Amino acid sequence: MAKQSIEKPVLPKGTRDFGPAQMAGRTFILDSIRTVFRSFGYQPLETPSMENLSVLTGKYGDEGDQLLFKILNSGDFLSRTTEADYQQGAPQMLPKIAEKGLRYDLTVPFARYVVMNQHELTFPFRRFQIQPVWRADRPQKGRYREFYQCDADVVGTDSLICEAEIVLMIEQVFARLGITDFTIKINNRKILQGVVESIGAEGKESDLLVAIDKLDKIGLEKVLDELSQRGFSPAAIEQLAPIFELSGDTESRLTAAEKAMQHSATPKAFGATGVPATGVPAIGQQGISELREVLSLVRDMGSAGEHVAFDITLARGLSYYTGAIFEVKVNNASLTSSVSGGGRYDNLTGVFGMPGMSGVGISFGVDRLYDVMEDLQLFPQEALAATQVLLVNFDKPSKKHALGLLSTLRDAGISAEIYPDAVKMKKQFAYADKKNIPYIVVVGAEEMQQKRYGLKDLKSGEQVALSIEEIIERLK
RNA sequence: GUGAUUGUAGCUCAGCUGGUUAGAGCGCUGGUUUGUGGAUCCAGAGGUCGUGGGUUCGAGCCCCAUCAUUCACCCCA
Repeated sequence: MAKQSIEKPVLPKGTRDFGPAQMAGRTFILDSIRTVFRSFGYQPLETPSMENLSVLTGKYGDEGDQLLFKILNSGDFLSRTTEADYQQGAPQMLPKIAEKGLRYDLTVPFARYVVMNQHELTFPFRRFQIQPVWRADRPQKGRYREFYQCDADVVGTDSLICEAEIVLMIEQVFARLGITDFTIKINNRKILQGVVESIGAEGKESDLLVAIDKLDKIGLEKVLDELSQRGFSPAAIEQLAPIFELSGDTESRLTAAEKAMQHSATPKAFGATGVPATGVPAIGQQGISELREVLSLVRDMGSAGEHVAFDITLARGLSYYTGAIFEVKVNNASLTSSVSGGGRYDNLTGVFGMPGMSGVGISFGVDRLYDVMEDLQLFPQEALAATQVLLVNFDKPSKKHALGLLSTLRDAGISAEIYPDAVKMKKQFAYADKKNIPYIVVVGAEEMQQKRYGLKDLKSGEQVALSIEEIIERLK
């Protein structure tokens, strides 16, 4: 027999299978998030996995465009290309051989949906969306090429109540998941804008944002180094330093930020815009009062807001944010990257020809939440058990009898299964053990006669003889 | 895209400066006499050492290539 080369199956880089064990945990997380979203009045939406590349490109910056998965056109995709196209390389070729791409996030498809359905939708429009997204990134810890996002956005209002609700939703999701030690970092792009203006660095916002975003990672000095490398003047850097060293609680940080911007206000920075040289930059002030208002609304909604922390160094990459920005980190987990993030954008639908539609949204990363939950062992036992009770049988008559009980249990809404073969008890018990099944009902000759069955709690090892009605009562 | 890291049994790994039939733990299968599992004990199955070349009398170990992995940077959920 000729030796056949059997190729062993491998998953594409950065993708995973979710077996029953993982699915149990993921379902628990997704259900928690969905429940919270629903209770805040968000309605579900799903969009296609693929979008036209024209919808996707240019929305995530150059970096983002690189990370888009493109879908090759069907058929002879090279037929419409020429030798000249090939010579000019990828940018010239790409539009001719690929028209579609996999979605990169859920926000842009949402914006597309809103624009396409603007006449049918009732605003403010709240939707949530739980679907996978794809990025051609290099995978590493907590980073995958296919992962799920759980987004909730509301568009068509600029009320700060929405921001406050986001804080509440985050708190409630985490409460359901059992995560207690987390921080909701909050900032406002307007404050950052104010900082930029106060040091007279207009036009270099993105450089500043990228650099300060690393503050907690590489430290103040290295950030300042990087800033000077990026062409910020020594004077500007000197003015920046104190802003990044704010300390104390959120309110005192806010006050300090306000003051710092005031201090550093220079005539140079404001001469052109007509803002008084000595005043706090108007935009920065606006950001600060917005943030204060959000915090006050959070309290009005009955939350102490103890997890919320103002962090002026929070920048977030996505350039479409214009107001509040959020990021959530779990403090006692080994995974330090953020598990959730979001913010307000004033003009997301503008690129699709629908300007002035303000919105705010939040996104949970299920995959990272899963990693955190597992790390902290937060999955409740009952969430992981698929079956509640296993019927153990010995022989034909007992199996036959057990089948009736099985249906009775299932009709009562209790997930139950019977070990299909009449093998040794040891094996049946081991099966229940491995499958995390919490209860066993023993159906033997004696039990059948008495109509009282042995209900065994596998965790405690206790066993009691009960009627089927009593068993149902116990397990409900 | 840049810089590293690792690739030996289903899993986690050992294998000394290259030397005869490649090891351990866990897991798995079976048994410990047939109605009670999860850390008893006994036995067993399972690997062409990522792949392809090369050096050598001899390669899991050295060299080259290649693929894959993990991690960090960039960026991000």
